[in-house]
Amino acid sequence: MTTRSQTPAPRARVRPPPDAATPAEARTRLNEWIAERGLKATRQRDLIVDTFFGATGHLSVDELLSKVQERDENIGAATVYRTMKILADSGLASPRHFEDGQTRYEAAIGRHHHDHLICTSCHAIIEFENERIEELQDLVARQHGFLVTRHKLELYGLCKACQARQPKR
Amino acid sequence: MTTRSQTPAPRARVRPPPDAATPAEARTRLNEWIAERGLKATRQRDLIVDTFFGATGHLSVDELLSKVQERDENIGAATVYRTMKILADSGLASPRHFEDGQTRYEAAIGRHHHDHLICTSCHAIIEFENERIEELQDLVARQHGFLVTRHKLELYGLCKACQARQPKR
DNA sequence: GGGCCGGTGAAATTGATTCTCAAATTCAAC
DNA sequence: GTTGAATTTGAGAATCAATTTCACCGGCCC
Repeated sequence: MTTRSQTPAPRARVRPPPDAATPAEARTRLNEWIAERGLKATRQRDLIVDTFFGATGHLSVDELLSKVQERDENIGAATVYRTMKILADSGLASPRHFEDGQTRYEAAIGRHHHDHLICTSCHAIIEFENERIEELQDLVARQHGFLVTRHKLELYGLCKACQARQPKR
Repeated sequence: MTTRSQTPAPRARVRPPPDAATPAEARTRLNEWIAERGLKATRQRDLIVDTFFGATGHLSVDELLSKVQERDENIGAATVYRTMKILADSGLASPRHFEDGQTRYEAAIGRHHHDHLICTSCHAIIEFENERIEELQDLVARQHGFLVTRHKLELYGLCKACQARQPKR
């Protein structure tokens, strides 16, 4: 059922998704992680994880909540927030903070570190990796005596399609 | 979780500030910009601009508000928010969104583009420039057909002092 | 010497996220 | 299967930064 087509999920991915996880694998991994620390597996968590890993791209909690509620309308927002936090803690999903004020999550199973190109017009998000840039970042950090644990590199601009669509402006 | 205590303003700058603006110059520049579009110069705006350019580092509105209220306790938060938005629109200040959930502003007069190293322990913010990284970013963008208008590069980790302070952990 | 207009500041609002708490669920041990 | 302790759930309240609203201000121009 296409519910009201609110904010379109940021379209992503130019080539076939490099995501290496099936929903089933993710559920299994999460339940292992949960069992290890005395937490409990629940139907809701499974459903949320299943939905998240069955989708692609960079989902906000809101977007994910809509998808989840298509399958079970009684699931509350708080549960989705809590579940995504657990997914992030367990390393199965990565939270991203782009500049729209919402936290977005992306699948993190079997994925390399990568950075993002973000179209400010259509909100497409394209991922890229660049080893040289990483090396230079490390170099800069060392020059300042810094020990870097993570970084954020985001390039904002117009994607090819949007450039063609709106020549100027 | 969020320490309620007045988080100290992130200390910045390892060498002498490269900021190239005096408060007076900034006031003048802003008033020109304001006059050009039929807005009005006000005592409050001057005071806020003066305070902002008289300080260094990356100030949150909250921190700036405190400083401003030391000089005139009747100035309201809304005015500081509005004034900083005007400063940003006029190009005299740059808004930055680091990962503490608040917008921080830095002086932008006579400054080059630069990126940031951020200590996750003491919240120091160090600025750096690296031409090679910029070039590589442009290259990556071109390879994806992107027209980049701005970017964000932030390296998070431990500064030298904090590494010494907490050898492990 | 009254309008006109933008500016001001206190309070209310918004929007994302987190917290609270009673009720429901999970799960290991009977 | 049943029990019971511990955890999870979901609705609504609370938070927090940021924005908006709105009634009052204060110059400036006829």
